[in-house]
Amino acid sequence: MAPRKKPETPPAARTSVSMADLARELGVSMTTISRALSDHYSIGPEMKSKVLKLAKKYNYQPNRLASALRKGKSKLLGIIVPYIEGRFFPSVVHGIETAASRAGYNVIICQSNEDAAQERRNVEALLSAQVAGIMVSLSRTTTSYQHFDKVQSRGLPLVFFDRSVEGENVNAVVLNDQEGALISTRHLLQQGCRRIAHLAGPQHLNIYKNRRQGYLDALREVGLPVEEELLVYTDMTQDEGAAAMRHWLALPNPPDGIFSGGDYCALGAMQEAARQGVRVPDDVAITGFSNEAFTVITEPTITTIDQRCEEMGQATVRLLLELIEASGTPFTPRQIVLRPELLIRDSSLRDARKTAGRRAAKAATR
Amino acid sequence: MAPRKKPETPPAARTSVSMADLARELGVSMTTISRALSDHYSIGPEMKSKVLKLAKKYNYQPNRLASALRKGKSKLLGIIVPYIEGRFFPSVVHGIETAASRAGYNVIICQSNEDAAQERRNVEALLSAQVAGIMVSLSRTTTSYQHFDKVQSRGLPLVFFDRSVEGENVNAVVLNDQEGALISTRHLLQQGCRRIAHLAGPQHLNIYKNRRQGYLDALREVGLPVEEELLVYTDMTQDEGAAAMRHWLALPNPPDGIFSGGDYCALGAMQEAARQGVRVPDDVAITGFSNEAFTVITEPTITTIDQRCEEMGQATVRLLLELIEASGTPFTPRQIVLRPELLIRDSSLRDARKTAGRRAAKAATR
DNA sequence: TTGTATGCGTTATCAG
DNA sequence: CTGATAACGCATACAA
Repeated sequence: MAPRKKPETPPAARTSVSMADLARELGVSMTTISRALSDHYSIGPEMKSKVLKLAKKYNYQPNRLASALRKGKSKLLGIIVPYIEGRFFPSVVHGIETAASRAGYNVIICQSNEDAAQERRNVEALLSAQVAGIMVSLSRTTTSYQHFDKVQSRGLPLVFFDRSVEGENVNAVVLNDQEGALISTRHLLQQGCRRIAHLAGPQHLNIYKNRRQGYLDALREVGLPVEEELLVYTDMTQDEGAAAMRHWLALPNPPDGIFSGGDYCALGAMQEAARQGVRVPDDVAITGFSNEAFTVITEPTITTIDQRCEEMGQATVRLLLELIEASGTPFTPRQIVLRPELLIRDSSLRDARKTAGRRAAKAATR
Repeated sequence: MAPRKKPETPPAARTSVSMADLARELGVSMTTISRALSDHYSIGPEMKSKVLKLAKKYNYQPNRLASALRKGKSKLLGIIVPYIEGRFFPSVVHGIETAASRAGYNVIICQSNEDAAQERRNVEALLSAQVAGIMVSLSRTTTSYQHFDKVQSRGLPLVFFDRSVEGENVNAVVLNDQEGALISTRHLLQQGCRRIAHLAGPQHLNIYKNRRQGYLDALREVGLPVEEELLVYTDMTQDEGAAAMRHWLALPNPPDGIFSGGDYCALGAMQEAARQGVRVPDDVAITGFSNEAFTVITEPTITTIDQRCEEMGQATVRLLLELIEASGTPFTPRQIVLRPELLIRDSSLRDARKTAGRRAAKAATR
């Protein structure tokens, strides 16, 4: 194209205002504008205020694309989760977005749908979008990690949360499931339970394996034997919880406490107990895991383990930002392990006084 | 700076590979590379495959920032929601992300925290990020809409979902709350209820106003009178539902059906009925609104209205993409009204046969 | 069919 | 304290 004069469109007609427009208007150079807007020390106060006023007048919005392109650093973070549904992931994403936004970053969110191939595409999309860092909770079907090596080799900060790859070589934020199971089972022991059953989940998933281990640890601590008939393996559904309860209640010596690896399963057990006229917590105390929303609306309310979703999100962002700032300098990977919180409610509390007043459920908002 | 030769860093050491690198390697121009990668017709097949192979070898990822800057059109969409929690918004966001990703877009998600000022900042951040379009569900505290005018005047496509500004002048996707209330109340009538009460929500919120109106419509249809004692105004909490139920059960002539504007409130009423030995649905049938997750795990399960969260997300993206493609050409704003779905469950079904087999609750996944 | 040159909006470098 | 200018990586109008 033959070099012609700039189009000279008047600002009013343009869709957006650039620094060049402001510079022309004020009769100064773009450099001055750029510096004034980023509060550079070399610009005089009166010039600064003039520029700022004009920027406001014309409703100037910096083009972060251009800035990022020039600086090689964007203000975007990427998140990859299996899906945005249920209680857990939305809460973590909530925590992430809140923390990121406070630090001046925006987040791009991707779903892998538990599909490794999709996850790989997500990574490429985020690389393409030139994000400053990536946070991932692995898909269930991910077995190869080359797409993440690619991220690392580009020097892009990467933090796993909740579902992480094993090992000391990655940055990760996870919950201590084993400890959660431990304190939950300890609590049952403290309530006087001596025959404690466990609703276990699929043992090929780490979270359920660890929860079972915590349960075993607690029994060992007080020298109680592990009775096979008190250990039932399920897929953590409500129905399987009920079925397990039927099995246990038919035993000559039924359990007086149940630690479930999940809330839905605990609920099923509790409902079955009610159907059979078995009192909870007096005849059998029950605890769940995950702090699902429904655990506060059942009668009795269900004792459970909170997974610190929001803290997980915050910690993930904090770690990622640290990596971004330390960019270039060597950084030994870090794993942050969050401590689960036992929420004691009525389903396990044999004390005379129950938890003080049922918490008013939030209004159904939308 | 005196114009010097390019640094000539070998590709291997660079953090990312650019078209220029590929061009140098193949001894062709960037134009050729660019065209080959975007499958331009003017490039020969053998050249194309050569370029593609090299791109794969060097793991070339296009820089979408640069592309967007050049073309003035990014592949990013912005979402603004009050928060990412509960059932509704995560589900809609899920639908949005899925549809957007299918169309080759990524989404940036922002939370307003029900704060108008924050919402305004969200808009500016998205403008700055040069998104191709914006989807918004309004914050509760938003009363001025200038920040959205700004979006429109920039020619940026804008679609509201669920919580929209009134009027024919905006693009919006909403649920027909009034119809939902109507079919729910009709269903109660069909079950033989003749004294139907309503748990109403705050009437300054459109959704609750419309639900109340649908309830009134249904009564009018069959010539039933509106009895003031059967209309209770609440904030839609569980406790208020229980309180209302106490009030109604103390009446000389209690209602035989209840349409609640929200699931939590319906739950409270149902639990109070159980405490007082009143049978649901036989003595009093109950329906809720929103299809909260817990409505399938209570006993009895709760009849409710599904808000089509995912469809709402999909429809929102479809409309937005239409606007983006029609960019420039005049486009008369459109409002899409989704039809709510009545989910008939045990709390309202007086038929001999109940809903076939309780649906197995999903495992607590994370 | 391929190459050359230019600009998108911003910032960094250098020179005043 | 301020200005001129060259990039960042890509896409296109135009020339060949």
